[in-house]
Amino acid sequence: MERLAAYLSCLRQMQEEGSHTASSNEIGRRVGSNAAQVRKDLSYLGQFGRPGVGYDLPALARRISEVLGLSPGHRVVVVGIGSLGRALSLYHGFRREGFDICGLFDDDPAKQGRKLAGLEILPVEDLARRSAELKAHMGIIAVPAPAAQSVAEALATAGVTCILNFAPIRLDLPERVVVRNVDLTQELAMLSYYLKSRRP
Amino acid sequence: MERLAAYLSCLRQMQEEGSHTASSNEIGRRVGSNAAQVRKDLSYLGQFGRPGVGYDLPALARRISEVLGLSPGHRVVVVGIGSLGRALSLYHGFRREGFDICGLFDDDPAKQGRKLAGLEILPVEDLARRSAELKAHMGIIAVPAPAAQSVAEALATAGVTCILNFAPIRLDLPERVVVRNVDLTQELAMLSYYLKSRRP
DNA sequence: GTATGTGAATTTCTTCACAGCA
DNA sequence: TGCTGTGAAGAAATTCACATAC
Repeated sequence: MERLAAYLSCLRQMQEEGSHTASSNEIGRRVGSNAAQVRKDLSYLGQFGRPGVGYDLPALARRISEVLGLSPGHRVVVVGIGSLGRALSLYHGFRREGFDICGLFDDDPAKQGRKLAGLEILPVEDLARRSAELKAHMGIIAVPAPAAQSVAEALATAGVTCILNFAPIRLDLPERVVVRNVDLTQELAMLSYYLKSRRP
Repeated sequence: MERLAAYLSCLRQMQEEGSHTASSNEIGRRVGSNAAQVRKDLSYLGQFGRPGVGYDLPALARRISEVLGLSPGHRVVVVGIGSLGRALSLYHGFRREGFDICGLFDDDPAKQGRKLAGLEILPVEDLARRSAELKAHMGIIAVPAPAAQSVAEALATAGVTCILNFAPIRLDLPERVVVRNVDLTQELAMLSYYLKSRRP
């Protein structure tokens, strides 16, 4: 499942390069996997490949988007407009995939009322109420670790069911809320493991 | 292996809360895993637990840091000082884990020469030369997708062996270079999958 | 009683290898 | 010939269950 998103961006790339079709071999090479893996993965989505030809890029991309639920209109709020929150709010990739960033929140009165990416920054005290009003389904947490849990709870209260959490802390939430953690320090830590193993 | 970094930040958190010891059960609960998994993982690192008592937090944390190669002094350059690169350069978590951000690069002449986090932003044309001079081992790529491959190659030339790549594109590099991709759109895409499966 | 460390059992994931189609 | 789709084989990861230690 983790690989589907990778396939999708790979297919998009190939389409931009002008291809209409791709073999499992080619896709595997590009995403750093192998042909058998790709075929097995894609076979679960239905039959999009033609023997001797390959996979139909547009059809397959559509199908993966569908499986991932990437229809436009997912409403997302961003909490914590520090430098990371700011970067995320301005990030174009989100909009391109149909994510609609519809609310920004921060606890700093100096930021509240200011505009970013066409949206006014709202006080975090109003998070639960306002994000419910905004009908947000997803939330991005970019606040410091100590504030993250209470922000997450406010989001959950507001009916947000998916959270992308950049705070390096585990959120404790009701089961119906799905959380994905992106811990940048952990990413570097894992790289440093490879660094070590490469210099014996 | 992916989980070691998670254990580490969990252990740190517990230490800050004043504990000196933790059971596999407690750790598992906190990182969203189970006790057997934790014990199995930790058993590979040596024997840090005492039956009836639990694991010794400081000793175990030290051991995981060691295994991950988290000694202070990893020299990191950041390429692309857009809003994301800026956020990464300012991020304190990196320094706290001993990563030393020692060089910033951008292709925008308006940014070059300006200072950020105490460092002057250097022209990306000088990337290969300057990061070799800086003895950087790691690089963070936060440039737009079309520029990422050439930046990666310059880094590889300069002797960088680990790259954290935020550009939504697969980098094609010699095998000796390890790349970790962080694709924010993919993260949201996977959340959207759960969003879909939660609303049947 | 509580909790680790670990072989064995189980489950999950990946790769192989080949029939069948273009 | 080139390529997919897939059952079977193989590898890897996870969980169980229990002997052992505090």
